[in-house]
Amino acid sequence: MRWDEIDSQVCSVARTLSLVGDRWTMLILRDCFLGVTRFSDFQKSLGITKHRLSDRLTKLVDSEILRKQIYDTNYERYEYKLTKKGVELYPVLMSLVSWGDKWAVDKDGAPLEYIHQPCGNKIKPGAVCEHCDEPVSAFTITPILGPGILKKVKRGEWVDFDNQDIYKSIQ
Amino acid sequence: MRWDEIDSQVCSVARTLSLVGDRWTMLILRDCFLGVTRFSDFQKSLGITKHRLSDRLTKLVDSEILRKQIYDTNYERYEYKLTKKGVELYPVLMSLVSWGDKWAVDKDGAPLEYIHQPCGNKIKPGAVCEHCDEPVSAFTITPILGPGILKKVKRGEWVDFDNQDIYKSIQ
DNA sequence: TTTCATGGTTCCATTATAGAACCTTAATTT
DNA sequence: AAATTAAGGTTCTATAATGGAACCATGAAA
Repeated sequence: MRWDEIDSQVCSVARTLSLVGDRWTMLILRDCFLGVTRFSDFQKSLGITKHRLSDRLTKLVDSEILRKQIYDTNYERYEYKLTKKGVELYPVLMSLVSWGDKWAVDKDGAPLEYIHQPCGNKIKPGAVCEHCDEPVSAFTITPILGPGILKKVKRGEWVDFDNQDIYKSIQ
Repeated sequence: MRWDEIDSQVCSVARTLSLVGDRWTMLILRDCFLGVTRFSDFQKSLGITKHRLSDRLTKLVDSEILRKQIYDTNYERYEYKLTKKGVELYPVLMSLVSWGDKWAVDKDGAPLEYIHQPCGNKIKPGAVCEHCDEPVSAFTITPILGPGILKKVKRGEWVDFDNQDIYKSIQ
């Protein structure tokens, strides 16, 4: 069986992976959840080739996980933004983060930490807030720089975590 | 940047994906959580070529997500079993299932449904049990056949969901 | 007038994958 | 005893995916 036939399996894992399970796609979505919207910013952040990035963004738009929105009518320049379908991939990313924070970190610890806005406490990504027991969602979490990244990069080097507009215009 | 360099990123998503983010690996792990342990059973279930399967299993053993355990000393035949590190990928799979059940099902509905053992109710995968509010884990969930699969295959066709030994010998 | 930034596309070499054939060991069938 | 089968692979080759570099179009800025 070829990879492009796996969505024929009667399995939600297979069907989901047929959309987001190839190389780069989940990393592009990670950037989306951190507020990245523009072609060149994805490229700088990911180190992906332009060709790959163009292909992946087009596929994500085709599968309605992202949508392409013009932001400068003079230039015909586009932003790529999460749809509702895309935003709901947040638990997938958070579960990857959670596992990676435990099993794939170096000695410096987790790169990012996550604040549960309703109660203001750090959470274990992908789980229930340990302080108020509310289930977490993309809308109520703010990522902040953690020890694993603060030892290596300057704050705000490529992403502005104060950006609260990411989820404003979900469609 | 090549794909095999992404684990150099200071990002738990990237580091996790460098281990489980390529084609087939998550589907192999899906089968592990459904009780599959043997080479030929993975192959039948997945439709993957032997070469790929061999390569992926070896990598999963190298990264200590699976371990190889001899089950017949005459033949030198192995079973591949989840380690603790591997079992903890359960939330990743469940979040993929959860998204796929909503956004990538056909008209028949979800292929599998999940029973939260402590309370006996169906759960929304990856979240908190809606009935008793306990967070879910691999150890307390039993998958059962759902409407999306019952219309297409005969019960027990390739996997025996009564198998409760999957997590018995985690190391 | 030339250079720069954005957001790509084209081309080619390298790498990964699919599919088939083959291999090894021991057991089973004829 | 000889041939066949099963498990668990490896080897080979054609095709597909990817990485890296070069190129292109548009409008803005120097």
